[in-house]
Amino acid sequence: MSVGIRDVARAAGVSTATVSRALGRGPVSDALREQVEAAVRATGYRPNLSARRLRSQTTRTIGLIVADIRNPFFTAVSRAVEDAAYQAGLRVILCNTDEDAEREAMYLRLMEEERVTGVIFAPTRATAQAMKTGGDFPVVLIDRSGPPGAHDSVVLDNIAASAALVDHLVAQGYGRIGGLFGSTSSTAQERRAGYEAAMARHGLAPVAQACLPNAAAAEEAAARWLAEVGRPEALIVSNGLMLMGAVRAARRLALPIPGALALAGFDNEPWTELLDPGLTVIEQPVAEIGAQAMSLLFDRLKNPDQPVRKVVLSGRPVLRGSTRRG
Amino acid sequence: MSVGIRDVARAAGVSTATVSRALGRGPVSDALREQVEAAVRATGYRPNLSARRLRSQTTRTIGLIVADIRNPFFTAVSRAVEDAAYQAGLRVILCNTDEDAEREAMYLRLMEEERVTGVIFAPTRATAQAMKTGGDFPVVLIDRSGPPGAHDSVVLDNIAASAALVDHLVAQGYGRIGGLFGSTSSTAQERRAGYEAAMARHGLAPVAQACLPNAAAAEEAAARWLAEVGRPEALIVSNGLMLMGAVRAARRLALPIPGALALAGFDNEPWTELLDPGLTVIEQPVAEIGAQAMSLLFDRLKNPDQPVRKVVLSGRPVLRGSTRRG
DNA sequence: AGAACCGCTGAAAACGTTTTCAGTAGGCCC
DNA sequence: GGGCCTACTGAAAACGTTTTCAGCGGTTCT
Repeated sequence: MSVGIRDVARAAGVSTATVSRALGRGPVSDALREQVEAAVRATGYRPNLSARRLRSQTTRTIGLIVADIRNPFFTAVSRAVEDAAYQAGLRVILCNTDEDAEREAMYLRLMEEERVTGVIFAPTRATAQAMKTGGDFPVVLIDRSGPPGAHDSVVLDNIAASAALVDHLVAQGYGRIGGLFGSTSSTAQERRAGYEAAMARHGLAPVAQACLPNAAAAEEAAARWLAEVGRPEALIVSNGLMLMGAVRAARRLALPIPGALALAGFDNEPWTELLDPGLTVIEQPVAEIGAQAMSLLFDRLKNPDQPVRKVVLSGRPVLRGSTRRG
Repeated sequence: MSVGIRDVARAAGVSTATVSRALGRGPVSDALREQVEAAVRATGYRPNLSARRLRSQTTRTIGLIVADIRNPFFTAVSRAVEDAAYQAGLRVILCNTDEDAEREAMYLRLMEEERVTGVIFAPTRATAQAMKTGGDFPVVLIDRSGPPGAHDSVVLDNIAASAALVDHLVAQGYGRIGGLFGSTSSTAQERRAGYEAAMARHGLAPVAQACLPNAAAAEEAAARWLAEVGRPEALIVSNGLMLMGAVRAARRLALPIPGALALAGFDNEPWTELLDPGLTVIEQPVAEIGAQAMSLLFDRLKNPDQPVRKVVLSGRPVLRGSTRRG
């Protein structure tokens, strides 16, 4: 059998309480502490975290629930969250929902059963609206937000970001600017709203479409759209995966960028720079988003009753060749 | 306080043992099972997984330790592992080592403390060699392997894959073919060995360099190399991140691909197709790698004493413009 | 009819820690 | 010298489950 704290105690000639204190931060004389440490080394003792968590009623674990870790945006945010968490001595349970409300519910239930300290969550629109604040743990929303005042959140200033893209395209002389947005997140909706508002401000008619926020769906949608007669001369796309889909569609239809189609989107992924011409995008502060989320979570844990906070970060427009006047 | 199994038992008018059995797979009469289920719904009971794990001495949790989740190869493999794991009712703890032996050791210790059921691990060369088979859980190595017979593993046929790239380049008429490989993994080493063997077979002189397996390091190394007078006319690069670094370096030095430099690498990431010309790569069966790793782990758990297995998967050469005769 | 068994149930004993509670020993103050 | 701290220690309780063990009523076998 595995070696337990009793074995260490016996080996060190002390009680289990003393071993526990020596390993934790209890008051123990230096002499005994050293004996215990020696006994730990000798026995190869590893504390049982399940037992520890059960007794101490604190799991030091957070849940991180995102749509799909294969989306580089979430990957980058996750990495930032994990680094901050592990640095603070917290474990992370990572879950992929695939934008599916049922899986979201399942994972939220799992988080309750794990008695997690807190959860960082990028919910679909449906779940963000419906999520009861009931759980025993605080929830911080990332990338997407729900009804005002319900949960702490850290999001991009999507309205402004979309507007910046529209403004840029208009400045480059484009008029028939289309928008292709995701259908599942509040973020996509905000980006669409920002696009529509900016278009209206310029006296232009917005033409928006929505599809599932992945490359394949976006490619299909864009290909269909770009084959129409009154097709847009510029396209704004609401995330990195969809942007890739749009590029593929343009290739498929042999539409040179920006010659026949100007293209702009979100997420400054490395490949967007490597393409010729480079893709104009809004860069999201991914590391900052993750770090801020952890920070909000810590604050909430420290002070459960403080007012709900919403951190809004600005995207950075990265202007490249794909939006030059063709 | 939180509602426990005793509360459910009281609400249902049964003992805690019966509740436990009703929720698990014990023998319980239909009538009582329904009473219990009603009580669970009424009380909003959520079993405490820490307590359950402590008592049942089975965590239903696996560890997944990779170098960096931001590497799309690991992202894809992780996703496959997680899907298989969650489908089997197992949780996954994900850890990033950044190719650092110290963090590897730390996470392995963590896995012991979590009493995980098993671990899937992509170790650095140093750790793969030194890892004692001591842990109480089986370990399956992915992408990288250690000393023969020590651990189950699933890897690519790196020798053959590298050889395929060399053969292709030679067939295209290239002779001065350089190789840029990662410095930390057995995989990079194998790819280098395959490259050198194939070069020798063709009567060509291999010229290999090594650097940290990330984009920035590869860009620096490639840029320095490609600025030399006797620079290679073709380059084989050992993973997707480094391939991106190489592309950047070529751009920086204004070396057209494949005009002044042919380029081939590993990992068929979406962007490698989007570049003009597309990049020739070896596609790795990422989903299969993850699924096979879980499968090996399950088999090992079911039958701890079976002989060590090594699953070797073949890469698929994807020939694109970057290796056309310039 | 009694024995043996089956299907179900509850009381109580684990699981491996941390934490409470009650000491003990020594030092300090009066 | 007694009282009262301070600093440390051990016995035992607690955490919330699952699992063992024994018991029960009823059925089937001999």
